[in-house]
Amino acid sequence: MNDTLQGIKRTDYCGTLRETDIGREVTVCGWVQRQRDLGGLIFVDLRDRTGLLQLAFDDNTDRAVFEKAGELRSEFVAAARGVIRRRAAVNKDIPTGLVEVEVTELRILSRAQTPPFEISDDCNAREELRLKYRYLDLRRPKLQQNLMLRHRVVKATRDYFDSKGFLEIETPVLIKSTPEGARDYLVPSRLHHGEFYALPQSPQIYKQLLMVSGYDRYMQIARCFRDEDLRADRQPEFTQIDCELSFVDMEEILEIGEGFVQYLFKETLGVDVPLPLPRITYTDAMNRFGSDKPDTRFGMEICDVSELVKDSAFSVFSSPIKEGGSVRGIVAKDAAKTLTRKEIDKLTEYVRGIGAKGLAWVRWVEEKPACSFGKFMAEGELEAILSHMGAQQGDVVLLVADKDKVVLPTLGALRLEVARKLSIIPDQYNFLWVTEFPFFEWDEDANTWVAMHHPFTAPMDECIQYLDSDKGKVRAKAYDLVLNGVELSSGSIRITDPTLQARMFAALGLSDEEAARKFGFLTGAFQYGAPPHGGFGIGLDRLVMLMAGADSIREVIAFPKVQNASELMSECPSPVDEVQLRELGIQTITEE
RNA sequence: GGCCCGGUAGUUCAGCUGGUUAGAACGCUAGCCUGUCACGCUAGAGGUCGACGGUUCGAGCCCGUUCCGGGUCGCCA
Repeated sequence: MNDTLQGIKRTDYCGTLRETDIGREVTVCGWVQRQRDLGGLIFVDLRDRTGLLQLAFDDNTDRAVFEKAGELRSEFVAAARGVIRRRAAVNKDIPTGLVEVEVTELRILSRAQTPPFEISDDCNAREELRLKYRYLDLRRPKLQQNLMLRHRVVKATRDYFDSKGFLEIETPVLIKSTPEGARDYLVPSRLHHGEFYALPQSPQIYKQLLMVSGYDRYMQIARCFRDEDLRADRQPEFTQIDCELSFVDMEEILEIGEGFVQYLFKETLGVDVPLPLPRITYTDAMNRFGSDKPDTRFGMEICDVSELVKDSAFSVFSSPIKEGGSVRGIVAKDAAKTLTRKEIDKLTEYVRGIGAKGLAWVRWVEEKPACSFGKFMAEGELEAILSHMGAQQGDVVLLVADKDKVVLPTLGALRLEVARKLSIIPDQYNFLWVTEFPFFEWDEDANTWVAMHHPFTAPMDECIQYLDSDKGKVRAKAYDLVLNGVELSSGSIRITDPTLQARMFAALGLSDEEAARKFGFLTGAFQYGAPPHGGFGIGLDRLVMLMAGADSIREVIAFPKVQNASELMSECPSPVDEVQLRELGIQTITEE
């Protein structure tokens, strides 16, 4: 039979007690981290979300209390009353290490089975096991700190947007399915058999309608859902810091966005983020970093050597250039020692895995550089390449030749891979706006232009003339916020002109009838006076992940899902009763 | 859907060229122990080697299938 809390009340959290509390009578509650029974002397480390506190039982302790302390095991829940005193031997490793509780009363509130893994940050049990027992995993100090940080981030977010005049307004979670872009999660309707709600991929349309309704500045900490495959930084349900503003241009939106990250980082981490944040156009980002979300914490920028090798006898270089492609590369400074032949072979495999045909390399160790393509080079050709790229003895040069659509992303990925191998990425926060995204993207498989953004994104004014004639030239009033190579936020100025919106739908291959059926309520709303507006959504989970220094988004989400979108603890998704299905008008589907 | 990695005691791992009774550390249980804090000492318990099938005189190890987990590409307007 467990004890109760009858007659006692917690006075303090374990991890908060200090030297200044010596002499105070306190009552603390928590979980037994460890019990050390020395025979005539028992020590217990009691843990709550604030930290550890040592309870001491000795020959001054009441015998019954002492006996009870002997029963304590890991993860028992206990309450202890007693007086804070100075320890005989100090533990410098914990903040409460100078003091302990001389226990006069002990309650065992709950006994625990031996947990399947030790509740400790050192514990390196498989994540699969930790997720099955997530409620135990969440007791670990690291995860508790992550979730407490997440709370502070959410609080600071609301404070910031409130101070800027934003209203927090909830939008529906059961909405109309508009299956452009990501797959929707669908919810069957009981009252309308054969019809479905969708869970929102974002509150996009509703927040735009709020602008039409005059709410002017809206924000929401919004849960979003996408039925797509998971990644280390992607969950099927995730949280966005969503906002939208009226009567503003892009400049003002970026100001709000960067003001937010500055306030947030100062408030929660004490980190100064200098403003304005750097900006880079999409085109520059691709050419210099091979990515639309560049990690600018290190250099190793991409260098174009096409001009030098366009007439080379080495057709691996010259042929792609003749077909409109290029030869570009990166220089890994002082990498010749780390990047051995074997390592370079691994990198070659790596780039083949992401679509490149191969890797041409120069490894400059001796005075004369070792080179994978040296024998194909004419007199002075290799020297010209090295000099153009600024390579020196001790460096490794990696080159890719292909269509730009292959060369740039390959080098972008390679640049990150090499930087990781060389450990040259400093521990800091590099924010960056990426602007002037292309509006359309050529889809080779479908042989057509497809939108890179949702269809309400406005084109840049000077590009509207190309909407029908030269789609590749059209750029969008869209901007991404990037932190350390991670896309944190995406936003744009929206179309409010019904005529332009109609042209956009047409350009995207949507018939008038289709557009009306899917988005009629939005375009209809724009007929009744729509203010110019725009906004953005920031991925809260990714943001907290980066702030916490976590490797995976799962470390900052209380109950995350695994790669196949199931949850190991509750084992959802799961089958449901025939009765439930019948009510929804759904027949059991058996595959094959 | 493709590719790569992993699954052996409660946990983390080792396990040779296929060879007798599958090991270690931590944890757990019991006993001893008055200043520990990764307490110490002694003893003990603990295994469907993810599952199924095959090869073999013999499989943790080789082969096939499959399940589970991770990473990544596709996908994520």
